[in-house]
Amino acid sequence: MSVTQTERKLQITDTATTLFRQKGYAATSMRDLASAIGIEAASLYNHVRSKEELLHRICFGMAEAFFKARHQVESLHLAAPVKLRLAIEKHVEVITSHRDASAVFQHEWRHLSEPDLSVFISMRNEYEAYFSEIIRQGVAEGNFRATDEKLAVLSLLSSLNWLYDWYRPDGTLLPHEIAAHQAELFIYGINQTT
Amino acid sequence: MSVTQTERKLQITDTATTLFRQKGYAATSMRDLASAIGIEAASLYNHVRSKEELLHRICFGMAEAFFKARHQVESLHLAAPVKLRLAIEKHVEVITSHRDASAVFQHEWRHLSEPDLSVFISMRNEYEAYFSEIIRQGVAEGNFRATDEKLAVLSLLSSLNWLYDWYRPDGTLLPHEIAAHQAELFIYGINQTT
DNA sequence: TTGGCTAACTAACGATCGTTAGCAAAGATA
DNA sequence: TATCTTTGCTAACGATCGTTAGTTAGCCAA
Repeated sequence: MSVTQTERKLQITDTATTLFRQKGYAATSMRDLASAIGIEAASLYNHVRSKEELLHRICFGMAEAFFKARHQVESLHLAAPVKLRLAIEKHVEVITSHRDASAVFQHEWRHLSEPDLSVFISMRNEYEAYFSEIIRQGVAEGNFRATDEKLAVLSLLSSLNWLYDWYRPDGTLLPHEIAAHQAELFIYGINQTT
Repeated sequence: MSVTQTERKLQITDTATTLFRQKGYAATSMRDLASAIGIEAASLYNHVRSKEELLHRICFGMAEAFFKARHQVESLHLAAPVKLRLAIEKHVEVITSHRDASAVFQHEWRHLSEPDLSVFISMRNEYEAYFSEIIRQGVAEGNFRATDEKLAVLSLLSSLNWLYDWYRPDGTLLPHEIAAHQAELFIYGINQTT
């Protein structure tokens, strides 16, 4: 989200995010979107180039947020366990503060068309590699055991990414508590260690 | 999948599964489906009542497979750690042997209409409760530590359910090896225990 | 006061959607 | 051989899709 947007355009993007999450991108029509806002479908085109532009904005906006989080973590030089905890916390923060957008980010990106689609996928891979690197560092330090690294990373990210589905802002757990629980679970597992 | 189906109907369901996974339910047209098979769209209706029937068949077929797995596990009376490993193994087996259907099951169920939708959701909750119960049992036995049980279950299931996305039948890991790794990771975590 | 800009509207375009009607050919059954 | 069932076809229905054209009302700067 680099350029300033008018209030109306923000409202359109926000409403689109909600609808895309609820019904899916393909099943949400521009008329649905317009009537949720209270204008006619054609009026949307005074603010937005196309339906896909909305999807693009949502998906790449989230990608940007994740990369910003990553940069904050990588600019510090920490031991792997601490770095992992921080990475998890930042990731959870992004997701819990943009729940609908996270759902769209996870599920609807494949409706992007080329070349955006390829760009999106490679950004996703790069972000995944960032978690892989933390695990690898931890193994090298002797803090983590050497398991299948790819499997571990995908398990972790799956757990975190599913948050959009069950996190409730009015629930008992705060985002940073969830992050701490997740980190604890991923690092120490569920077994009784006494 | 209770009643016998003709070969053609099976082919339609299988092809629909692939397409729904690739493009999503809403974005897959009956004409897409027909031309992937090599017939006309109208001809599909000699075998299938509606597009939604296909989605219903896929979603509830998977639900049935998961419940069958659950029944196999629950009919044995095992200590929680062993039971959990078995439950994970069965779950992974279902997913890895029906990858496309798993993806559809995970993402497209919301396009079901009532009352099927409500039935589906409550089956899903019930299956989730089955994993919760295993964790609870393990805590009662003193084998698992008392964490947030819901969070633990959702983390585990998220990790397992994401499998459809990255599991490759021609990869290095066999399904039961993946299951073993997942169980190990969930129970003991990634920390170096020496 | 005038002229241009913004943001809404109505109307409609061509495409595509899920689905139905009606028909023809082939195979099974009597 | 005669009849019924199955499974495909062509044609088309009404609905809805994303989007464009053309217009209008209000607002702000000159």
